[in-house]
Amino acid sequence: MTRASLTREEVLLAAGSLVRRHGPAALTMRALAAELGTAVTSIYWHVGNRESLLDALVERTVEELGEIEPRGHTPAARVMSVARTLRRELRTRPHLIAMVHERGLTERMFLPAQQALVHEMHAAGLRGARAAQAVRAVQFQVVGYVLVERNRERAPLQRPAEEELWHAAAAEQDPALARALGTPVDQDRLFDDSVKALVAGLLVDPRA
Amino acid sequence: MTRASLTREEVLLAAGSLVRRHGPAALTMRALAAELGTAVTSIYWHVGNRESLLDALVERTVEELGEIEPRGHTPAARVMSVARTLRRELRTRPHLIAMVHERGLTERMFLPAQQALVHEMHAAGLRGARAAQAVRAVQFQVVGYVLVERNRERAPLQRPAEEELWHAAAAEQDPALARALGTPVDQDRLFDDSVKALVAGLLVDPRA
DNA sequence: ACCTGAACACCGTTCAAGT
DNA sequence: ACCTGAACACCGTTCAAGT
Repeated sequence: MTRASLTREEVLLAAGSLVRRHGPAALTMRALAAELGTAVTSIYWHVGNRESLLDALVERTVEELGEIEPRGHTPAARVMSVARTLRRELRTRPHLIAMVHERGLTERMFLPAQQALVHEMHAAGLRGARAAQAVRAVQFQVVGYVLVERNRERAPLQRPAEEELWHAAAAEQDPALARALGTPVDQDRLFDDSVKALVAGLLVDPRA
Repeated sequence: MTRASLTREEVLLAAGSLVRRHGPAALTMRALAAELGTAVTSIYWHVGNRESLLDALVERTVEELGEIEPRGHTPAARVMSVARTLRRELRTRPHLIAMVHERGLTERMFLPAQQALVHEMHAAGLRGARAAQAVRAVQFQVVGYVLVERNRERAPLQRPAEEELWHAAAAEQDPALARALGTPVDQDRLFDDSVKALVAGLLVDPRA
């Protein structure tokens, strides 16, 4: 199996596939060369070095995070839909999220979403610094949630923690609370509830 | 300079100091051995290998995150104080936070705080599954915020993003909003505002 | 029980030499 | 313009040999 000639695009595709399948640690220059059927050093001609190869993958991911189309009849509902879309998009690229996070580019990735949020907060009647703060609060909330959630999913057993919590709750004499804390988190519902609560808190009339 | 004999404690202290000063990447077995004035292989006898050395450091950090003492006159105020304490504690150990996060132990680290939150939510009148959900919402919010915040601080210049946002806001004909979004985030205030908004949203009477 | 140096199998990267 | 293999300076880890 011969190749016409190696291209930068081929390198990026193979590297992206490797990362998506096995994570960034599996992306060694030697493994990538083997996958491409070339000498290790050829890769350097096309992408410089490993660091800038990863940069290029991250850049591509940021671009792929397409336009956001808010849906719903109220600003609060549309903010929810933006938040849900973001979360869904992020969850399909776990390794690449982590890489974007490591590189400190989370914010840039969220730019389209931020613009949608600006629009919705304005529609909800928020103005000036207060609207800006609300946009940022939702942004931090969603990004943070996805980071924590991913952390949870990778986490090893955390039984002792859950057990102890259970006891703390039992001490409050609230068996329903204790039971709820002993149950695994329903992450979809917790996400919805949290964002809804935050948005409700943000949209409260400050003169009320 | 001779030593009586190398101890596990010495190894952990030197390793912790290295990580605190220069991050986990700087913790190579050879560098650590040089710091300790021993052969590289001696370290293996005391801590097994690099992975379990890092595990031990993380474990120690989790333990150091001491008891939480909620302050304030209302449940909402005490939840805020728990959130602020957590954030402060986490911010003084940036590299170690990242390591705890990588290992998926964030939740275990938050156990004492969770117990305090259970108490406060109960005091605020929340019961059963709803109280559990509120505890978790605050936990996710605080952890997520600190992760995002740390990401922001490590981030390179993100000027293009800020500029574009500024324009999006200008399109809404709200110069004050545009100005606010062009200004760097006041992270202390955003944290307070976000947690306050979330707690307000969570404590709203559902029958209202 | 504790420490050692040599050796192994991996890395990313450079570079002179090829076509 | 593009590709190559050899070589370099790093890794973490194993192990037989010392005391």
